[in-house]
Amino acid sequence: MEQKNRRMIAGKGKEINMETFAAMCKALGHPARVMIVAYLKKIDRCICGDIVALLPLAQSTVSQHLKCLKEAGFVKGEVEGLKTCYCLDKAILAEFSRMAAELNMSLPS
Amino acid sequence: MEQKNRRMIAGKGKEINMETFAAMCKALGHPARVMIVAYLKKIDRCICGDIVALLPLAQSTVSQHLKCLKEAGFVKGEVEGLKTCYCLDKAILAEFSRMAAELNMSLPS
DNA sequence: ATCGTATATCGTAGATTAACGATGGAAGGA
DNA sequence: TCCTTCCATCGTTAATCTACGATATACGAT
Repeated sequence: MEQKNRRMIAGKGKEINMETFAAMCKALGHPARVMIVAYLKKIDRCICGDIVALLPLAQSTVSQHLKCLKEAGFVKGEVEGLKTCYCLDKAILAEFSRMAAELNMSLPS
Repeated sequence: MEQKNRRMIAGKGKEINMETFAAMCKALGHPARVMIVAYLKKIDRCICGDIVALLPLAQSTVSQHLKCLKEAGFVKGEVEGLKTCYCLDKAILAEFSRMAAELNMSLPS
């Protein structure tokens, strides 16, 4: 995957960068991370401890998953004193959704 | 991730099973596999060798990626004599797109 | 029957991921 | 100041992934 992955898929509107899309997919490629995104979608924002309580995983593991989602751009975390408040980056999630739709669109018949 | 990952995200229409969605994302979580799906989208169907020619990867590696996509349901391969003809499963791709949209939808303001 | 072609599968090495407990730092409260 | 709490990070282990070459299988052609 050297040069070729720079390519785009021609689509109706914008195009999708496959590297970027694959990286986003990879970030969502674990049930715990999908759960976190879905949870944040539902409650808008929460502290890390809430997610630790939600999932049957150790705090350090949850923190690791959050880092992964942060690196992919899906979530943002801001420190508020002792706690860290997480929320979704709606633009990135929308972009992901758009890319997924793009990949699906205009399939022959 | 024992019991809790059975949960669904309530949405407008259907719901999304997080395990399933995560598995689909995982399958698309590599640039080569996104390339394969995009390529199949464009040309509808092709033999394995075409994909090997497309990507800078060994034939065995490509075969492995195809297997991964097959297991996730994205592609179907049917043996035609000596060659194997691959095509997308449009229903699965549509389902993936729908789930991605679901995850994005109804975010508070 | 033998040969060549197209794929799949095996075996393997190295990289990455997922999980945990332990540790550390920063903030808040006593 | 000294705890305590919240979270990130470190170190580690086991598992999974990615890539390859080698091999196996299956078919078509000669």
